[in-house]
Amino acid sequence: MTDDDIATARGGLKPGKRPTINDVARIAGVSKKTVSRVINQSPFVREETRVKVSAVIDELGFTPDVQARGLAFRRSFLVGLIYDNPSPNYVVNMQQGVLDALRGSGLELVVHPCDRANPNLVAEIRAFVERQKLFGVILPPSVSEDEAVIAVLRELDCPYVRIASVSLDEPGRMLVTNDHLGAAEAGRHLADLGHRRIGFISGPALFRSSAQRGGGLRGALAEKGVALDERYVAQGAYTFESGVEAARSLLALDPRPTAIFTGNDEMALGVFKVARDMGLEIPRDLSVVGYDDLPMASRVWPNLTSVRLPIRDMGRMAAEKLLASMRGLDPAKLDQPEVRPSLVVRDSATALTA
Amino acid sequence: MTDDDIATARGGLKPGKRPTINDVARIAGVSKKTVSRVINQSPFVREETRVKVSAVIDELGFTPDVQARGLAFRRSFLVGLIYDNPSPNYVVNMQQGVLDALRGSGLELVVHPCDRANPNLVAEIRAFVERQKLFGVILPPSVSEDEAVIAVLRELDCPYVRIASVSLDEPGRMLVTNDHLGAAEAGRHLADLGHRRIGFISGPALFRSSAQRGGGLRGALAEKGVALDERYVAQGAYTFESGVEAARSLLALDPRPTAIFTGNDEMALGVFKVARDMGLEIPRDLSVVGYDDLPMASRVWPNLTSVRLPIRDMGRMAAEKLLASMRGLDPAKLDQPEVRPSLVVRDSATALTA
DNA sequence: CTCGCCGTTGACACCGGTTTCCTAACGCTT
DNA sequence: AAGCGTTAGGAAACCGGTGTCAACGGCGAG
Repeated sequence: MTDDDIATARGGLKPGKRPTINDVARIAGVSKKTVSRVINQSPFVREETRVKVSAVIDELGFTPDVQARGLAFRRSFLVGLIYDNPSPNYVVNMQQGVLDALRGSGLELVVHPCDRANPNLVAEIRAFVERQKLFGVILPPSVSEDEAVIAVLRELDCPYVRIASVSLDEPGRMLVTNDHLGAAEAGRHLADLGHRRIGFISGPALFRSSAQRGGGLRGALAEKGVALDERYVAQGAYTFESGVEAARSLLALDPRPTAIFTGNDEMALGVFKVARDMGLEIPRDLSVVGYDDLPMASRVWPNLTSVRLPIRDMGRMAAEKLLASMRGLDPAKLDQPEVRPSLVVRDSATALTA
Repeated sequence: MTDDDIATARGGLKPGKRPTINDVARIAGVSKKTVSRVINQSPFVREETRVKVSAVIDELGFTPDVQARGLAFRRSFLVGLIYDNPSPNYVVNMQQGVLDALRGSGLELVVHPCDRANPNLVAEIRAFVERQKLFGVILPPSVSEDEAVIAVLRELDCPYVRIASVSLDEPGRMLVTNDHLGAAEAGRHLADLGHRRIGFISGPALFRSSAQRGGGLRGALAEKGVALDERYVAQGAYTFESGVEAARSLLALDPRPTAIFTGNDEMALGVFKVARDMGLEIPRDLSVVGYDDLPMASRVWPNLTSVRLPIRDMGRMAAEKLLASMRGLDPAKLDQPEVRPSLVVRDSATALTA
């Protein structure tokens, strides 16, 4: 193969068109199947042939057509992020992490919000995954906890990684966050600060994390000899507005709680708002601890004490797991890293002043 | 066509497999081309035939394979959102809007962050668009202002909609936000409140919106007979951290500004932080006006006075424009809606106390 | 009655890859 | 030197759709 051959060959290509595998085959003087073998790194190609074909590929700037490849493979090169999390901040952080891991892999990310209250949820997700023949799917809570959705993914033979606060699947398909632990740390912190009337605004019942975080809090308080009064427990929906509403009801109680632990940061901001409206100063009159430690936790005033969940890292790890299963690793044999949250102490919770 | 025929035909399908156009054709007793015509709503199909084929499609639950269709059409059914905006909140809002418009259209959204400082930006975007044969692309600022990127999209014949603060293209390909207007409103507001030493933290130079917002502010102040002292102008990068840095330098001046207008909300929060650190109370000691009016603007304390930009709506409108160009409408003939920002007065800016 | 047109439809090639199956060539053994 | 297994590589079918173009039947016109 001389430069001349290539120049000649090049001249034979239509100008405005991308080179195809046929062009590569013709110019390299091999069959398209051999080119295909080179692309897919088949071991049944002589080194000499491989080099020759690779040179032509580089020279032509050939990249295989994803649609054609997908058609033959019966699989696309798209990763889906299917989420129902109501906190935009949570979603965007996770998405960034997934994109971090996907960069350079040749895979692209398709985002797909959904609603678990929708009776057609399963059908909708089936249509999405089946139509796009997704390479894989990443599921953050709470859609990660929907077994009907998982059943469809298994049926469609679509690899997935679930992110949840309890282990629900094979290690290779799970990313577990020990929410029990994180909430316990928050509970101990508040108890150690002297708080006895502690309020809790939980997430929606549909999220396992709600129960986990509630359980962690309760357990830690019990250890410290503090009982969580159920009147001080309100249910939110992981949104700012729901936090506002729950805080209103809790702070209307007499005596009102001296501290409130919220299921996520978004709701903690709701508590901030209500406290201000009522003329309560945080942390002097009310301590607040959030969960997630979103970037905004350290931007509001007072800086929010929160349980740090490395959401972006979690997105990255989940995507990496997916890539690992692409490389033929058995999901059952992969390890299941547990994400351990940790309390970040800032200014919104302080010792109870007698 | 009787139910029996269908039952028989059904039995002939492999159980685990999706029906293909061939199955539909065989069962309906027509050629696959005719089925294709029905799918694509070709007018050259007799009503009777159309009904018959449609019935079989419904019965079988047939949906065309996007990859095969894409291969033949030389176009996928994916819309790309290519962004370089450093504010996650901005991005997530816009993304939601785009998804609002795409819902039900059969199109999916592929998100693709990028970096304009990357020397390979153009090549990277070309590879992304060309490989995925994107149906269309939505470009928020500042990547929307990169003519080299646009040139590639034109060359690849990929429809796009640009979102920017100045008109740079045909009406059908632009969504313009009149940032000049919004900033002018903010400027008038501050001047009317009696402020004379007004600071401005601009966005990065790469964003046209930075100059637009700066110009709007300057113009409005001039009208009111107030000059914008250039020593009170600092450049930020639309990030919280850059806002902190710029605020530090501005508030270190003597005399310090009595009000600061920031190019976006994210940086306004940076000003909040520095003010607190310096013991300045907003709005008593310092008025602050932001831009974008992100949801968080009304969640922080004090509530941030900000120029409202309906980012989510803009995402939706941009996507709708893209869909319109799909329906064969000529981009040059479409109207070019101008998004008019408006000031939302809250608590962070107040009258100057003598 | 025949021609030509129009609205419909189908046969066949094609999009750009992969998979299946087969052959030729090579190196080794006996 | 013949026999045989192994390996590199090719021809053709296939993945599931769309484009091209010719053919078909029914109609009014000549």
